[in-house]
Amino acid sequence: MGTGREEFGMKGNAVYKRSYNGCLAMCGGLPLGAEMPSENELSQALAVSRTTIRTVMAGLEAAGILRREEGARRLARHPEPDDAFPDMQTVSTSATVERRFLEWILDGHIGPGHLLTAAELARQFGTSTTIIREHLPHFQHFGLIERRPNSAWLFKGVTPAFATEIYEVREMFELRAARSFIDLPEESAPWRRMRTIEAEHRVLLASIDTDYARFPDLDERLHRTVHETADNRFIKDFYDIISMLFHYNAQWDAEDEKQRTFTALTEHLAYIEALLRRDLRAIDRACRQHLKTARSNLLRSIDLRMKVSPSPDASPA
Amino acid sequence: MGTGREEFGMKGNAVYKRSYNGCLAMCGGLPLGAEMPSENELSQALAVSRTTIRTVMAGLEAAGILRREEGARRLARHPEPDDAFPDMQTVSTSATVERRFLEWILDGHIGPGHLLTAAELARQFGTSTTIIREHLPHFQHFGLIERRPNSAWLFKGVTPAFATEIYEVREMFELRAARSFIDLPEESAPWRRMRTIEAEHRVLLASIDTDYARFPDLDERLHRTVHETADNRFIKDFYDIISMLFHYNAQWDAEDEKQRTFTALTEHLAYIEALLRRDLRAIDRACRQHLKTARSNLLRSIDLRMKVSPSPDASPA
DNA sequence: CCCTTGCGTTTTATATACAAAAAACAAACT
DNA sequence: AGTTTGTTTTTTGTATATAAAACGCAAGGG
Repeated sequence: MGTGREEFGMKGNAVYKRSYNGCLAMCGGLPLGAEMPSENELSQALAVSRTTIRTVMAGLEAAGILRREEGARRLARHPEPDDAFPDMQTVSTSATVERRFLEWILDGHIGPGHLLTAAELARQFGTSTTIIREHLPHFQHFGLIERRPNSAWLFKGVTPAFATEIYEVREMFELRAARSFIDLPEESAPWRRMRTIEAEHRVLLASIDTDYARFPDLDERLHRTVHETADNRFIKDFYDIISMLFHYNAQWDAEDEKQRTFTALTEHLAYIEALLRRDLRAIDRACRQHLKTARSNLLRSIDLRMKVSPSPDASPA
Repeated sequence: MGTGREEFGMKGNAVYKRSYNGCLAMCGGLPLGAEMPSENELSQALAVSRTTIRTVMAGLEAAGILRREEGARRLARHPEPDDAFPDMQTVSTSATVERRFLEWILDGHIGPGHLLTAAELARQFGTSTTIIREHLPHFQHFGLIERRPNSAWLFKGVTPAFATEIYEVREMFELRAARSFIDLPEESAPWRRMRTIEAEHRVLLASIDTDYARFPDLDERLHRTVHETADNRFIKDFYDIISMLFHYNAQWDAEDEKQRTFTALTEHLAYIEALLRRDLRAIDRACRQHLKTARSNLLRSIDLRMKVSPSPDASPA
């Protein structure tokens, strides 16, 4: 990883490093001496500005991976694994803090009723209060904390009540979305996607012993496909909360994963079949059944957590 | 308004000024020479810290309204109207910007597809980018804007689609909440409140010609009473969006207000009666009917706006 | 002992500073 | 006319500075 340009700075340069690694990967597939794509093409491919691409190009030249020849850039040597920046450095401070904060919360390090101060969190996570203050409203949106004006934030806790409330809304939304799904024509994009997802479910079911770790991604795609068809920004937005919660909860609650995956796959298939048959009654039944299972899994994992780390404090409001 | 302490500063001192005015109002009801309540009592009454109260006391002493006598503070003269700070200065920068931003949006000054940059907004509203960056995620939660990472924000517009989507969710939530309302005992707080609200409806209906402006507050209380009983943080949170939207929309759309108020009052009464009768069928009917009317009012006012100010630009995404 | 005030410390609200990244502009090349 | 690269300007992400406000301890008084 040799650019010699990691001075210090206030903004961090995760975008640069991510793009650098991206270009590096592109170089890997090119023969020696091949010409690089234009700056415009690269910026489009990596979804960053041309400014960043130019900085990356300069870095790659400095590292001896590219060389300039009459304006064009050519591959001078193939990149080594060592040329890339460590993955950790390719995510912004903000994203890192969000992840760490959620992990910390879901790990049960603090109990319901705990007061969070921005200043302390900033110290704890080694960033400025700016970043913390940017994220707290986000977690409020998740229903995890509550603001006291001019003062600290109240942590409401990942409690059974939280699970119940989130699932109450989730069920309303998913049922509503499912109903709009059956109104779409068979040849619409969501229907095509759903048939693919069904096939993937069968494949995964066959190789469940080895591949059950691939389930979360499939789960997300199924439910998102359903939610998308509701074509309602508030419903989609809410699914982002669900999605986040599951992502982090899954990492925590690894017990029994294979068995739970099997159950979920089975329930999903019933749900999908009902959807594709446009059988409203069966959809309702399958959907409710699946969400009920999912909710008890979440509740069980919350219970477990409360037993493992018995809330360090419990000062009421 | 004489404290001589309005230097400049980075935080603004709206809390101080609001508390100062609050104490002033308290002084108004006291006889000359009466002793002020303790600092603790005052801080409780005004919901600010004792620190602020002490600063206010100092200000009042400097203004000659209070005088110290062996530790105690006594009323030296009655306050004049002129002693108070102007209301405008008693709200924080943040709240001011939020209000102005929403008014600007709802006034239709920009059209769907417009790109908002934090820097420009800061200039426009005469604040720092910090405040703007704090509020944009809030409006994203409202479904009004969408973030492009590392770049500007996309204004999605107060469009018919917005109204439709928000009402789709509102209906789901309100019906759900109404159903949980009938499960409560007659002597529960919400039921008592509901009976009061019913009475107020009848009073307002009788004096509608002069008092129709008092309807919005009543409307808010009715719907919030229903929503509260759902006991679900996500449902409550969503009603905050509705509430905000109505607050600002009402100011814009003054046409026909009396007629619309009459319709709403009538529909409300049908709804309330159905609730108090625990008649599920009738609740459903009345609730849907009312929300349907409300939605068409919103849609009409959106249409009007789009005609009046024909979106200055319409660059697609 | 509980409540009061006085006072020092910490935290919040807001503005500003500055490197990284994006956007806009311009010249050169097809 | 449409791309490509070079250059300048603007905006974003993050840290920091500072007054206002909140918090918490200590001493005095009923």
